[in-house]
Amino acid sequence: MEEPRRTGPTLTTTTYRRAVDARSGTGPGTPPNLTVREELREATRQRLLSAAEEIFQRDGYSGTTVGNIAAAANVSRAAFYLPFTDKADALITLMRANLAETPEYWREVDAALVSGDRTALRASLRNTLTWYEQHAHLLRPVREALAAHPHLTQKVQGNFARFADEMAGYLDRVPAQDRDRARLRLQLLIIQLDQLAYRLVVLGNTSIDRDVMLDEVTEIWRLTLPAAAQPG
Amino acid sequence: MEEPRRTGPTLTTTTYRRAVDARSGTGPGTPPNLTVREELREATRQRLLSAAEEIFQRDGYSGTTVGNIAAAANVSRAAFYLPFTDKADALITLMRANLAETPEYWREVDAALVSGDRTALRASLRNTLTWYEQHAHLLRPVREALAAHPHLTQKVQGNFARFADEMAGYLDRVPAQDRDRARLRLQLLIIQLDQLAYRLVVLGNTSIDRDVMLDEVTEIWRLTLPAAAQPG
Amino acid sequence: MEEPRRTGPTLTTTTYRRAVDARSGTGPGTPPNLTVREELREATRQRLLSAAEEIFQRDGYSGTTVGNIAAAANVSRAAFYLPFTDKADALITLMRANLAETPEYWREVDAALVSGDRTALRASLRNTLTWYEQHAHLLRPVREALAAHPHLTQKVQGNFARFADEMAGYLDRVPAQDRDRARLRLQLLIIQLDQLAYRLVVLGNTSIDRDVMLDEVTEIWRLTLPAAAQPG
Amino acid sequence: MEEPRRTGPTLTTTTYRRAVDARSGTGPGTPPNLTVREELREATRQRLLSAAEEIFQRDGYSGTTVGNIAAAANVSRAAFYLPFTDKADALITLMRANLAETPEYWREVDAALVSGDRTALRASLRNTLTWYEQHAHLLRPVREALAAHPHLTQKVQGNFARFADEMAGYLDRVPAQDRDRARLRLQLLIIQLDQLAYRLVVLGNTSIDRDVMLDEVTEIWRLTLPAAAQPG
DNA sequence: AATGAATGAGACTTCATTCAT
DNA sequence: AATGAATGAAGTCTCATTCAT
Repeated sequence: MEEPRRTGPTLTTTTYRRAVDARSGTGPGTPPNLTVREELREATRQRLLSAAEEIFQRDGYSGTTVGNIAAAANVSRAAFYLPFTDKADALITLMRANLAETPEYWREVDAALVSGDRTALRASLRNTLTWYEQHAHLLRPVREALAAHPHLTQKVQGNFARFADEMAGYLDRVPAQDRDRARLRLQLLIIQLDQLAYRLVVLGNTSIDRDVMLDEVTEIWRLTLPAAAQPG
Repeated sequence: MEEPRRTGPTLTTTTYRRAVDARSGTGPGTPPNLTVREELREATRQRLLSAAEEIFQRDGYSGTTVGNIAAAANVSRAAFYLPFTDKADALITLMRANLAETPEYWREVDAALVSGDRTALRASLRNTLTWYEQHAHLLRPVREALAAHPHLTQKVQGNFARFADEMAGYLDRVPAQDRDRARLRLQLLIIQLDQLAYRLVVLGNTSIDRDVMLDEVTEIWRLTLPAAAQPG
Repeated sequence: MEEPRRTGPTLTTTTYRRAVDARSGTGPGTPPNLTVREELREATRQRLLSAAEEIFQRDGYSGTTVGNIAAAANVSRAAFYLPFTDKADALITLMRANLAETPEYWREVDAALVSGDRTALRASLRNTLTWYEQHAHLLRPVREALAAHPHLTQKVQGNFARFADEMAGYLDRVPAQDRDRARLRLQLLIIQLDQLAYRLVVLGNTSIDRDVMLDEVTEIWRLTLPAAAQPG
Repeated sequence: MEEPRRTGPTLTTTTYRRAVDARSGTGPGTPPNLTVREELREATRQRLLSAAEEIFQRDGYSGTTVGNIAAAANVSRAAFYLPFTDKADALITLMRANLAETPEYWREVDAALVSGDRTALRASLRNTLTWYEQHAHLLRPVREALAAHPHLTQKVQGNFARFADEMAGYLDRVPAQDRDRARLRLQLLIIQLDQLAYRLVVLGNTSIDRDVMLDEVTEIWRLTLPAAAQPG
């Protein structure tokens, strides 16, 4: 049961924030040795997360073993279980740090929908692909983990359908009687975009011409979404 | 994940039974003990497949163990390895037997696109959901397995994007200059429909009203697909 | 757990006699189909024995599987269990057919001891090595089987110590008061010869010069065995 | 039969304990928890070795299963594979710890050959039997393992033929022109003695009177070995 | 007589996880 | 905080052996 070894793209070297920082900031009276311990613990946690990111990317979710992560982090297998409850916990932590926040480009999409500018819409939809490219290394194991453990879906805000609600600028400008329909269609279009991007970028489907496909996607958005009321 | 090494082709139940029945019906010269043997083996294989289907559904792909399948089939674990090479082989066999053939409803979709009848289109799209409902129990473990082992994708014909090519009736009637675009949009719509159905049916998302969503999907198809040339 | 593959020496093609021959000779009234069955059974038995001899020789006792024997004999694994109870039974049968009878050369040794002729003694002892060479392919698996299942020793007459008693010609001519001692020493010398031959021939120890060693063995026999009374 | 892949050398108990004791005694700077860990691991290893010794003795080599050893040692089967790579590794470890060193009595035999004292020779040869008695429980499975896997012979120094070279005291005193012959005869006599002892002690052949046999063996040694030059 | 199917046991391996230190 | 030892469960594979046909 081998996992295809992917050629390693650039690793994000994000530092995953923790409550620890807040705690160590409680005041100058904090015994320094405690802080040393905490820093040590945090450093280990960081090494484990970096290692996990690398191994998840390389071997996929089911192909990754706690032992591999620990080895890559140069700590014992048991040490893995101090900051994390299990393999899924580590991945969720990575997801939250990297995928949870609403990507910036949705605001651009929203703005483009408001303006009704076809070129702007296409450009902002194209940014979607860029975002997927940047996060492709995590998206694959994440999808795998979610397929294996559907209940994890709740723990990740990466529910793309929800992004429809973030198109507040556009939705507000849609006539009230069309608003529900607009929201539903947005959801459907986002689902579609997500799948397209996943297949194009993460699965690396090279048989599809991105630009052509992007044209069609843009056109579908324009043809199906109610127009926003223009000021004025 | 090894390629199954057995020489014997892994026949789907239906095909297999048919072959056996045909042979035993050729005449009195057929050695009956051969058929008895085959029936015995086939019965065990079927018990294993049924058990696998049940356990895969209940525990997911990674949560299923060969031991569990064998126990549910009331055979020894070693017996599992007679007709199947491993867990994945059993799932693939189930997939092929249940998911491989192009579902009937695509032809209805094609016909509805040809006729341009909105009601017929909606009805045929609704059948999609019915098909997902019937196969929901397999779709979840299959998706999990495919997420974990992408190379298995080649072994299953369930590449939904390919269904676009089966809409020959509709595509033939689209004006030549629109045909490529029509095919691309069909692919995108099918991806969308697949995802919607998966979330609605397999993941059991109850927060979405199916009928409303179906209306929107139908409308999106109508708004984005070029009209077929009507005869006469 | 690999077994070194020996380069195959010439296989004996002995036909292993059975009571079957006697039975089929009971008279002309014997229904011929019974005899056909018996001949069939016997033929299978022979094929199994030949195959067993080959596989035992090639793979050693523990390295041999019933499946390998059956495959080499072109019969099913189950068919092996018709004429034999298990792997050891097949080997014992081979042993009895090949190793059980007192080898001819012991009589020569006896005669040489009687005559007191050093050259004859050396020549007859050398024949020992020849005998080992001829049976080397069976001796190795047999020793292995005996090491693993000491109780099998009783089933094989190949108890070399017993050969001392076959030196009746010599022992009869030893003065009565020396006879017990002579028998003991013969046993010890035969044990020694057996081990030497096994190491030289079966294990293929090439670091020992056979002729030199044979000289020493001969000398030890002469130095330690009481002289036989020469006929006046 | 794989070569053990562990990096750590497989120390015999005695050696190992000694190393640990020495290290823990080097001073107060030694981290004590290391020793505790090592003792824990070593204790388990010892329990496994003891259990293996018992089971090997009781069931023979091929009759012994790793599961049986682990059960007798009250550890999990997986724990067996921490200090040992497989069944053979455990047996080899036992062999090395118990059978590898040249037994003390060979020096006595050497001395007796030098002195030419018949009583001393007999006594030292008798010690051979004592040594076999002490190690009989291991010798049987060891011989079985060696019979099945001849290549293991290299891993054990128990090549009895080599003992001839350890009779340096005697061989040095043999006239130069007789020395090669003396060495060859020693080899033959040792082979003989080994087989005798094995049959008497390990196989428990009770039909032979040990004292009488010992007399004959002693006599054979005296009759066939060239005398050592006596000083002065 | 001969067979294919099935069994059960064991080997060896890998893993996630726990626990005493 | 960190670790090594140990566990138990499962996986895959290979055998000897039995049994219904």
